[in-house]
Amino acid sequence: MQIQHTPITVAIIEDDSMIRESYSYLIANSDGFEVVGAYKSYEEAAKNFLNIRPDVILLDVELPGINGIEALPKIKKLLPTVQILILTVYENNETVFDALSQGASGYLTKNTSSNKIIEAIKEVLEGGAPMSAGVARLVINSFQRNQNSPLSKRETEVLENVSLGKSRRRIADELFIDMETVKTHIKNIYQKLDVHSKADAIKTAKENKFI
Amino acid sequence: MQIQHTPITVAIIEDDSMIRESYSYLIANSDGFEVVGAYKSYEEAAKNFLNIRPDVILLDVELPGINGIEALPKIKKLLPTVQILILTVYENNETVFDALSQGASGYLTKNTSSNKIIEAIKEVLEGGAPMSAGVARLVINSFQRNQNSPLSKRETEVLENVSLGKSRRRIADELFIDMETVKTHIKNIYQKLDVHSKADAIKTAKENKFI
DNA sequence: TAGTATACCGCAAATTGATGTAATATTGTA
DNA sequence: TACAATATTACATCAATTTGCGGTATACTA
Repeated sequence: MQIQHTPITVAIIEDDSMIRESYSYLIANSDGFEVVGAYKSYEEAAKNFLNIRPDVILLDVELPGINGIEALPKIKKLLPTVQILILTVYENNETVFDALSQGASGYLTKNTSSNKIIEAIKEVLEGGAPMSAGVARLVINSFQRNQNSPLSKRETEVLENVSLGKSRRRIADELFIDMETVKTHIKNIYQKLDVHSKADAIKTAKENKFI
Repeated sequence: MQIQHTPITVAIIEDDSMIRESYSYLIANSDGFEVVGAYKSYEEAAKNFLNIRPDVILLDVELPGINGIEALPKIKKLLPTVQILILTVYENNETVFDALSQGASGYLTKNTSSNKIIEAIKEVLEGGAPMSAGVARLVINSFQRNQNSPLSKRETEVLENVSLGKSRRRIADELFIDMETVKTHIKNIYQKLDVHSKADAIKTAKENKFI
């Protein structure tokens, strides 16, 4: 790490004035940090972003006007290199994954302690991805496979290829087996999952994390 | 949080004796922790697991015999409730995602400081998912969508449905549009991505994180 | 011995990909 | 605010391919 010559500049978008001011105070009084803007909506922030160019933005999800998730891509377009940390009470699957897919680099819940917020800002600038414990678990769970899949290894492999849109002929070629064998595998997969089409097989398998 | 009446039991699987003993020492000397086993391979550990039943296992990836990733599902089968933390030098995409999909609850790199390891063990038992900064960024990056997709919102939606194996008719029904419109969207998607089949469209779109 | 992986046959129905045209809606920018 | 570029919607035709269902059967493996 190099010594920080210029302060880390932070902007805050949060509609609750109490919370907004409390974050401002916290960050402004931390060594090496500077608050360059605190806004109660995206619309208000957007007017000033191009002048202030913060390093990091703390972004709430619930906002008047367009919400934090929808604001994410717009902010990224204005300031492509800015690191955005979501700071919210929402900890449900959908909000978390929407935020991450729209370009958030971290996700903290509002019970996060002051010093952890400061740590998170540093971490995100060092290439990390700070997350609250519950969010991290959500994210990791999304990768976990069901260990009790009824599908055999080969069947799983075939179904994964089906879910990539490949035809039976193509799957056969890529796995170096006969197309008839692929047909048999698919037949058996359908039976095991109790479905009668590609789409339903993929749906069931994804819902149960078989693929 | 409740007061911890019984110590947290930890097992270690790590082939390097220096590292293994250093972790043992660290954990054994932390308040509220007990090391109930330290092994240099999965095979050795498996013989004792059913007797010792640890709460948490620290697992290395590079091991003699079967490696840590392959050991994961076997451990989970023996001890379904154990929390497994990967502790390794590997920080590449494949190893991380394999570990997570096979059931690891956390992933730390070996430069993790002593007190962070202790923190991580506590965190994983509280339902968190401790990750090193670089790993967290890898994981989060895997969710990020490309903000410069050539596909329109509707086209993206259609292609996502195609990648779920749905037929054009079904997509049309679910999006409340005519099947002919779906055909047009697909035609335009193929043109934009310069492909000529479902499979190639999905491949290109996934590689570029358009879907 | 049950399950897995492989392969073959036949058939009707459905899907796909290519190539056109074109009206209306929305959006970004000048 | 008006204009141009996209986006979204819809229709028509066609041959080739794919899909799902019904069987059967052999060799390997845990």
